[in-house]
Amino acid sequence: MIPTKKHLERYHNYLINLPIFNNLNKEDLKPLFDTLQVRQFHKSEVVAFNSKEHSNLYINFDGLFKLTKIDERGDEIVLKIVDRKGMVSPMHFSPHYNVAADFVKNTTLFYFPQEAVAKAMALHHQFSLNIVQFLAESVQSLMLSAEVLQLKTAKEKVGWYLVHSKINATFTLPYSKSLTASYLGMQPESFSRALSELRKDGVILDNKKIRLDNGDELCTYCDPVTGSDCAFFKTPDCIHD
Amino acid sequence: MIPTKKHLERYHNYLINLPIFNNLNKEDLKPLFDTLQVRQFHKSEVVAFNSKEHSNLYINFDGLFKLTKIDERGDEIVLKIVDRKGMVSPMHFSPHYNVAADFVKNTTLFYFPQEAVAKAMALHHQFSLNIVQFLAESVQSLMLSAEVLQLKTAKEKVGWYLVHSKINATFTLPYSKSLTASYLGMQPESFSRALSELRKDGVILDNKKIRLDNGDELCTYCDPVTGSDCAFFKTPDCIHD
DNA sequence: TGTTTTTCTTGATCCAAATCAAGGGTTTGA
DNA sequence: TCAAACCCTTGATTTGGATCAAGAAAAACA
Repeated sequence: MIPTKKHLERYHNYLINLPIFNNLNKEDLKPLFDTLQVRQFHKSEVVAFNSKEHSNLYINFDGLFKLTKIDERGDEIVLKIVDRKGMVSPMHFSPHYNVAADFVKNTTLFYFPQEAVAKAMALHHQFSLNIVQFLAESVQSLMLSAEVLQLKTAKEKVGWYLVHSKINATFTLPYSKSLTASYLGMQPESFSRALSELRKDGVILDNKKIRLDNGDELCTYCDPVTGSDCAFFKTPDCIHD
Repeated sequence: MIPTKKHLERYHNYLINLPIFNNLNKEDLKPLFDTLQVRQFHKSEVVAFNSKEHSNLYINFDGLFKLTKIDERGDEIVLKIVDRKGMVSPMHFSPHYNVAADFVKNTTLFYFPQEAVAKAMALHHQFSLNIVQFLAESVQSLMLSAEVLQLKTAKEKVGWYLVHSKINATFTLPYSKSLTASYLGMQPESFSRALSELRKDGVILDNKKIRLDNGDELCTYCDPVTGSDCAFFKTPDCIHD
């Protein structure tokens, strides 16, 4: 899809505000933005997202997809859920690593080819720093998931996910229950059972809205990285001191 | 510990050959190398490796340690095993993320403070690229572990780990069985039972040396990223086409 | 060299979550 | 507006790996 001039102007204004372009201005980014590509994917579409054919930097403009890996048996793990403004960079993957992008909704992706990204990095040190920042956050969040997936029980996983949503997204479960379950490496049945355990403790999920009897029921499930975005972080009410 | 001049010369020659300093020369790196610090840790020592007190870039000169996360119950996950020439960069962690370095052997670490690394990145684009490369590989390897840990059975995990060792390290299990087990997110007992299953299939582990009846017994457990370093990769004998 | 300490193996038992199964809700779209 | 498709819940059953326990083997050490 070739974007029209009018669209382009709008897209550039949108892009400039993304964290990956922090502390860079429009003039600096002009050459990079000129290489912008747009592509649409539709719901339930599954695309191999390897670095061979997709050595790009993708930005989710609109829609929702998950980055997954499926094994011979058909079991899948969700490596990342990519929401609006989310990024994926197959350009940084090994040429032999095969992941799939599994589109949950109709989705519009922006992308820049690897060479254009490399050129922008060479010209603007700040952009290199932003890329480093992006990768460091990816490492961090993969380490955090490893921890959650391996050490926590079903109930703790769901509790942890809800604190996440409580703090970041105004008390709403952002995705469907089964998508969330698969992100947490569990079956929808187990997710459902964990929720009904939490319900006994005063955590009610009412049509994706989280409702709490007292307000602190989820604090037990919080971790310090997530917690640092919480209004009560390091106050006497918070478990993290 | 303050390194002597004679040592320094030797250390610099050692450092220059590490992947993180690829395509950089001694003159370029002089200012960074001048900030080199050395620190010794002894066996069984456990040190918090957060970005608050350890906002550095560490290089394992000699010894062995694991980067772990321990929860309230005392259960631990191994995020990374850091062997000689291995690197860890708490400078890239969130200030609220707490991991521990758990020293398996007496270990000597080199490190550079964050500011010195930042300065070197600003001065030498190639060094920024190397840091990006390092982080990209960390992301990749965390994604691969997530896959292995979540999707594979105990037997498959051990099989996978042995292929790894077969291909990279001349048919030897590099670490003790229990360290390997914890890296694979399983108990030593399960590791042992998985090994005896594999033994039935012709995979014998004789004093950490891997011996195979036919030679291809482990190919079932191989993945394409690991496989790309195998001599038989993409030949008719290889399962990856 | 023999003794102590640590690591590894094997067996018995247990448990959390997966799987299987079926009914109830909710969304989609003809 | 109603049926089909999909998602969610609840119950019964299974199961892979954890845990507990105790002995065997190997490594460390004096």
